[in-house]
Amino acid sequence: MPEIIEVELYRIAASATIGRRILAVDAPDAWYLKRGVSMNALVSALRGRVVDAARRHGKLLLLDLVGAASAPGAPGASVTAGAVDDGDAVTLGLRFGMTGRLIVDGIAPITELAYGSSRAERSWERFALRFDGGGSLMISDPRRLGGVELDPDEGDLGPDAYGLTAPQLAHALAGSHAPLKARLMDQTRIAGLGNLLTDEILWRAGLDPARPAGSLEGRERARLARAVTSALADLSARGGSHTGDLQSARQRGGRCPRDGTPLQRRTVAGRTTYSCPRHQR
DNA sequence: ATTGTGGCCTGCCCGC
DNA sequence: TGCGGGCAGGCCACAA
Repeated sequence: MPEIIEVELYRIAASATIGRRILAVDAPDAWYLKRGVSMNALVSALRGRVVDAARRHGKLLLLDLVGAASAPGAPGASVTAGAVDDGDAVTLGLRFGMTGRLIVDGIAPITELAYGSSRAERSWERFALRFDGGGSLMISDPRRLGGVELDPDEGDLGPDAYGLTAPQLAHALAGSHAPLKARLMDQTRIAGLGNLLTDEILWRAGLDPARPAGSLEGRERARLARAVTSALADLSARGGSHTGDLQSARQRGGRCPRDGTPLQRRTVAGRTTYSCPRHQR
């Protein structure tokens, strides 16, 4: 599924659209538009603008759009509050849920997606930008778990998992009685970690996912910080969050790749969790 | 405030 | 061979 690693690849792909002007917006699925944005409002807010930047915060992909939006088409169109848009920059937020794929100019940066399908069905196309001079940026999402929103509140997100510092990690865990895994996946505390990455990180760190987050000692926090860094670096280099050392054993009957112990399968933080009862304490 | 739970979405896989 | 139930997890609303 798209976790921070995949969304970073999406960001790189999306950066190819920088400088292009939006000619048309396809939003065939109203359910895919979040935070109460109507199709009409979204289209008129985006059309005519130019992509200025492609950013990422955690699993949220952000497109900064500048330039005047298209003038309200029909005479008498209701734009009572619309004057705010004119000339102001807007930011388009794209979320991919578990099965969302980004396709830029017809090319998907990620072809194989854990739990997703690699097929291309027209009916799965939930949102697209068509650019002046050709080319497009499109989201294909079979399960409709992703979504699009205008001017997302980035303040709701914790520090990005890439480049997370030890003090930031310590702050994210301090004083919490929630399971360690829940805290790591809480996007308001740390942005970007999903289920697979979190299992991999805790396995590398040798920490029980169910441990109260605030119970870690200094050495354990240091180990966890190193595991976050190493897991992100290794799995990014390998090309995805599904390439972890634990991944092949992450199934019923799987054994710990480190010590051969049968892995424990349980629900922690509401998610299916695999861990080694021997070396994760 | 913090933590936990259930539901949403739907393709796919397993067992009968 | 077809069918139905369970499963996957990011995110959100809501409960305790």
